[in-house]
Amino acid sequence: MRYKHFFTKTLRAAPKDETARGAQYLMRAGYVYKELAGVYDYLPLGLRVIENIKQIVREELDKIGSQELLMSTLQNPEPWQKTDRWDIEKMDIWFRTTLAAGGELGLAPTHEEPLTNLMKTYISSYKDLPAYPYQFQTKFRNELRAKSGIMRTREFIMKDLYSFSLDRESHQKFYDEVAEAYKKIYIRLGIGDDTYQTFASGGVFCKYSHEFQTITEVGEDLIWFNEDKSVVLNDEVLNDEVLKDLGVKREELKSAKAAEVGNIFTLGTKYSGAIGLEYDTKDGKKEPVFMGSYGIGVSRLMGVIAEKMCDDKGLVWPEHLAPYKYYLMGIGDEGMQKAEELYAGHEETVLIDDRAEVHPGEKFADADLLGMPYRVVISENSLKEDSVEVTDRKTGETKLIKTADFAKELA
RNA sequence: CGGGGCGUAGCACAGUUGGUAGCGCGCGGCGUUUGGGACGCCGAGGUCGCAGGUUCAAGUCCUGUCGCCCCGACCA
Repeated sequence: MRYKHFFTKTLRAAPKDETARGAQYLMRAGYVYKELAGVYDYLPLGLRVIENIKQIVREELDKIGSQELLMSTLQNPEPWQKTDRWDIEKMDIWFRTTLAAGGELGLAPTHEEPLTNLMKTYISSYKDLPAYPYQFQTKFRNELRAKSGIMRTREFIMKDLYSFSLDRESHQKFYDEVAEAYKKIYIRLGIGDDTYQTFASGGVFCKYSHEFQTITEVGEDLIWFNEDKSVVLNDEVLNDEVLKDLGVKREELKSAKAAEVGNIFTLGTKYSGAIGLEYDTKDGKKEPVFMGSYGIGVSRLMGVIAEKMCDDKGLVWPEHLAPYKYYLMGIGDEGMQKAEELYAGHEETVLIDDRAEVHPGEKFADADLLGMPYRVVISENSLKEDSVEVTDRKTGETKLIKTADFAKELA
């Protein structure tokens, strides 16, 4: 990509709307644009990060037999009425809209109801189970208060996976597989060390659900953990019964602020029962399908990662999430020309700063702000050594690499 | 939804007792510059969130409304 082709530009001053450092950088660097409180646009750079996150999630979910689909945003009230979640008293985060011909529709806050309803067409026998559909979809939640930049928004991109199983046992097996897949995802996203599977409040069919919480100062949640972090729980379930259950004492727990980056939930037959999703067993009986749901907030993850990884100069993307791997710049006519030669054919991985009139200092500042993993500088100095200068954005370490070797690395 | 703060140029801000709106960054032009956000000169850009009201006169005072930020509550 050529810097000159960006229609976005970096801003020196952070928009006053944002207080979280990561969110300020995302806006200053042109990754996102704010439309309203809790409503953001993903600009080309931000979209590439989003797509990179999605791809990692997609790969891990496909490995455990899940299948991607894309459901509608406009939702029919009918299945929601059957589960008693259409009522604004019961679900206060609904956005509603009306049909020109009259009648009301909802804007998807989640998809248990429509998907359960949809599955009635495809599941009628034990032979049809299990099914594990998932999607990356835009959700709408009318939060009373949006906050923390893109961490808590009214419109957001979510990966939601749903499981349809024969019974509790087969459900539990898949549930555990999802938990393992999530752990791999967070490791690949670069936040594995600070992300914990926590005990959270359950529901009708299960004592606990699990959340995945990433420790960060800008998190909205409080988590508690024991010495070796083998037991981690949410503040909401910190009570005597739970402590006894998990075999830990309150005094030995420490707390930290964290952001929820995923959750997995046993739904049981709550929705299938209400909506009438049943299957025929081998011996001809009717049984409700046993369900689970599993979410990952993709756009929130970008916010969490931006926040966790940034420093006082700007964003610091892990290699697999960065919009581009290299920020390439030449100094002086000769350096710029050499940079162009190296750039040719590597438009997907290299961002070349081809602005001739901009001083190197400004390019360095922009390179730091944008946060590509490696900054590559070609100058008179490096050319003397027949090398390029590669600086690791994270560590700040710089080394000279022979130009020919770097060309090979690119290829 | 309770409490607090705030809407003035693309961004960040100033604007005194009410008297025809300003600085910085960014943007356009010319020139000088090019290893950590350069410099000089010239220039463009605003119905002061919106709607009423008070007044000879409103960015400034009053009422309403929309929006934004923070704390709290809320978040299967």
